Amino acid sequence: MQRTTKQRTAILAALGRQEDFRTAQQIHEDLRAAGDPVALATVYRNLQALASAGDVDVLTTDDGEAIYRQCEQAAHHHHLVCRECGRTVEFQAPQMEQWAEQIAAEHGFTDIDHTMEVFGLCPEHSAR
Amino acid sequence: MQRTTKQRTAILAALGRQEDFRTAQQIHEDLRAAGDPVALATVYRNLQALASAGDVDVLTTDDGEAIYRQCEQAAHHHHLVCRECGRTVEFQAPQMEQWAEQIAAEHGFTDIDHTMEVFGLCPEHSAR
DNA sequence: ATATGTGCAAATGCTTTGCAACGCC
DNA sequence: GGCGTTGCAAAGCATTTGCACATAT
Repeated sequence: MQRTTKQRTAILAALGRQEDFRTAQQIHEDLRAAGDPVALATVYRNLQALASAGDVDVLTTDDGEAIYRQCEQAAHHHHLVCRECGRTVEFQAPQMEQWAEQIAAEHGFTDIDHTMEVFGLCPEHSAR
Repeated sequence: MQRTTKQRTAILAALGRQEDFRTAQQIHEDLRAAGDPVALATVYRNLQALASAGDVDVLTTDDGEAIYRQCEQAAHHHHLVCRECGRTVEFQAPQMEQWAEQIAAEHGFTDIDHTMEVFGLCPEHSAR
């Protein structure tokens, strides 16, 4: 029950040729530029589906915008994102996971989940 | 140039009598309930001011809503939030900060900033 | 055939802004 | 009195939804 439509294919292709995190609207624009226009609503619907299927990573920027990117790693991981160009490096942080777990336990919290993202300026966009 | 108006005072009072993170709209509602109605726009404007002055913490939920809370600690810190009732514990993670810094440096990123929040169920809302 | 997916436009929901009235300093 | 502040209503934006039409299986 997940059909292979040309729009879905186009969206996956667009994600594939992009290394960085992009907003739904940017992806919509990318598609238009690539000559495969897809309705914005469709982009949103598919991105949502892909995200809940775990096929793409979703992050929420500080101003509440969702940004999407094709996963590189299947395992749980974090991101180091350039706040200027969106360039991204994925990394893992086993020690940290463990540590979060511990702090939570200390306070009697269970069923833990956490987020950790690092934003900065990549070499090419470093100030001065 | 930051005047002491009754609305600003009321907002601070509302924040003071709340332990958990609240959305701007909830705060607006709290004020109305407390008999000190303040225009929603004013709530937003003040919350913004307080946040950039570092007097309140702002978090962005996954669905892109901003939630506010009076700071307990002046220093940089993180939150352990109950996803059921909003109950919050603040904690620091010096080792982690340091570690994030290091990872960023390894990839040539500068001007680092990071987010880390832990969500879970507090003792009172632990499943079964 | 038929359940799904798509496009379009209207509807949401949070947040921001323009502007005239208002009230600290 | 002057300038930051407020209220209100309108504007903005990203995202969602209703619905008729198209389409993969």
